[in-house]
Amino acid sequence: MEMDERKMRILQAIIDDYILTGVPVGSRTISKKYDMGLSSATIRNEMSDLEELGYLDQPHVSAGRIPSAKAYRLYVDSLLKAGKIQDDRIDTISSHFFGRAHQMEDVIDHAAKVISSLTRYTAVVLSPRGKMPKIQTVQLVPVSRDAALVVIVTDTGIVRDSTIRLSGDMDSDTLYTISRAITEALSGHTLTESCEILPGMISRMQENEALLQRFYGMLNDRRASPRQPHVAVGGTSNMLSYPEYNDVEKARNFLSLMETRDRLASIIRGNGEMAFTVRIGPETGVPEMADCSIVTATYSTGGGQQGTIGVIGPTRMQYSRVISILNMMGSQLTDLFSGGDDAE
Amino acid sequence: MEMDERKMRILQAIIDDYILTGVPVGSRTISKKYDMGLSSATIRNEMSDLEELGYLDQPHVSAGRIPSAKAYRLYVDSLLKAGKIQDDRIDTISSHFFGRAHQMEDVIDHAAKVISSLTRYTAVVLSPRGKMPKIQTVQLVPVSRDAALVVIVTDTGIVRDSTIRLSGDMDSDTLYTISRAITEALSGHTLTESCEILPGMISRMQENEALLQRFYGMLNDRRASPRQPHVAVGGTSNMLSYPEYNDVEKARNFLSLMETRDRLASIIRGNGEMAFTVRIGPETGVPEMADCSIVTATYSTGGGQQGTIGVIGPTRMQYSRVISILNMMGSQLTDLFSGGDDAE
DNA sequence: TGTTAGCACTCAATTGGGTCGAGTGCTAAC
DNA sequence: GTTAGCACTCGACCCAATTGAGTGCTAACA
Repeated sequence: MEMDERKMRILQAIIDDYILTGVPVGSRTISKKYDMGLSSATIRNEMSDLEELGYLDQPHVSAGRIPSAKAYRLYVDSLLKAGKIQDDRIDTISSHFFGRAHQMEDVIDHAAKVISSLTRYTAVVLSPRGKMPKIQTVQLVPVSRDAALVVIVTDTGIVRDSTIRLSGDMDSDTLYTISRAITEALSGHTLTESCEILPGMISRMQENEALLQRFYGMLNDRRASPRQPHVAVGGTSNMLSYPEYNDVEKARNFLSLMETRDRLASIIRGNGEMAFTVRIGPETGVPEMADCSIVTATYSTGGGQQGTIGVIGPTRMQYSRVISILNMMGSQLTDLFSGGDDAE
Repeated sequence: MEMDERKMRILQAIIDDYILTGVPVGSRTISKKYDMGLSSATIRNEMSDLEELGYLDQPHVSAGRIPSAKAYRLYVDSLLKAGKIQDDRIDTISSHFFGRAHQMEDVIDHAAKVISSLTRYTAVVLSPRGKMPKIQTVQLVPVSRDAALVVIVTDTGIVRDSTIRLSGDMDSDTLYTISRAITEALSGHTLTESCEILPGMISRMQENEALLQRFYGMLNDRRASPRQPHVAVGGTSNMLSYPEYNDVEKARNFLSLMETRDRLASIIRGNGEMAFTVRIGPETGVPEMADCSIVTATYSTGGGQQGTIGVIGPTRMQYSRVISILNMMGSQLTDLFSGGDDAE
């Protein structure tokens, strides 16, 4: 037995209906609501075939059928191939998004909120990461008599700062001179390279050894434990609107997964850094998400780093809508981060 | 009729039992489990009195009694007055907390996580705020050919940064000179004052008018819309463990409240900035939290700003435990933020 | 006068049977 | 190959009966 055009149409109708209603769909529903010109009995025969082929599941004998993960896979693939996905009027909604200049983390948080409210599912946004950033400028800014703020500007436009303690009295000018020297030495190098360069520099500049030593220590710390990426989550409560999560125990598991950010990040990030993925049910590889699907897209920054945006919803999610929203948002974020430098 | 010592003891037992089990407690339970040397009948009489006094509620006639908000209030007040609250071995647990230097926001996030896992309730931590910070140093750091990062160091040790666009070619030295001039002019002034000072300065320094104008614009933006405080939430999923939230609809409302951070912040912050508050049930003033209690404490930073930490749980929460954990965490955070400047 | 035992009463929760209805599979007719 | 018809299945829903925890009241007791 094989998949023919008619089976395909019927399967499509079943998936559509199930996405809409969330209850098992029967043969009568299909023959009536989606006028196929076939009686329920015929549909039944076809459904029976589709079940045998693994596209449908039956919760129990006297209930309708529900689409299997395999069916969703087929559905999504054909959606993607056919390029059926248009943007509706979504972009107009999102334009209000870019009002003011923000910190990157604010943008990410906001993006998660926007995506979740547009999709009515749970949204996850990961901050960019990728190749090692190269140092562009280093500057020490006096904070108090005995502490200075270290500002490191990298080519990805991302700025990291932390304070270090100063030993002797150092005025602003001295700090500036040292900053220039450090910048000169490290500019164009990655963090790791810098850690190799610095020791030589320290021995050359005896006067400021103590300060440089502290700076080196800080850099080394940073290298050893890079700041974990920011993970923004929005709309976790949306999941509870779906009957799939009427079971409190299930909901709790889901929520506590959403709370362990590092695990969540690795799930969303998946294996590769593919531009676009749809993982359905078991494909997620996460037992807690056996009846969830994850759709992800990526965005990139000017510096060539990549971030990920994702939507988590029930397997019967509105794939085409979600996919187009993620597409839209991905390109918006890419524009924002690589376009105007002052937006960062 | 009045509250006597015996009624008090019985009420205490009822509260303890209800906190433990979460189900209405009957007279037999009290007379058996907590040996008072009284029969259930006597307890019943007393309970009836306590109900009349407003300390107990009865869900329906043939069920046991549950403590009213008034009862919890009495309970908490006596707890606080008696100073019964010891720290158990909590501080040892928390010591692993301060491993490395963090950004403030990381510390806050982590604190929320630690509190929620210690209490098994939902924890909220608000970043400090308070009197207007005074500018200490302003420094422009070159980021690219046509953009600079503005670093403003304030006396609260909190650093804010955003980038501005440069007009002409400006090398690092020029930027430094300008920075010194700005610092000189603004040092010791608040943001608002600075916005009044700057126009005069701009007219005096014709050459860099464009840059200063942009700087002024940025400062003004900041003043008009101060960066909203960071709100960290931990353990939202914990709430679902309690039978009070077995109702999915209720749980969803709660969760979506946890997601609207600004509303949450104002709830937690309450009216005043009291060092310590316990709000029980209706006292929270939030309809969604009619059967929740909120316990908050504050911590302070060196700069005299105050932050808030809070725990949200069912009204039958383990008050004494929660209170001591918040006490402990509040002082730890105060130490951290006002002690070592390099931890910020 | 306060305490207790006993008893009737209440009412949510549970249990179990009965009905309903959506849905299937099969067969026979078209 | 398609359809109509029918028997059958099984979860969902409804309803009545039962159970049991708990109360309030009364009368007896110390």
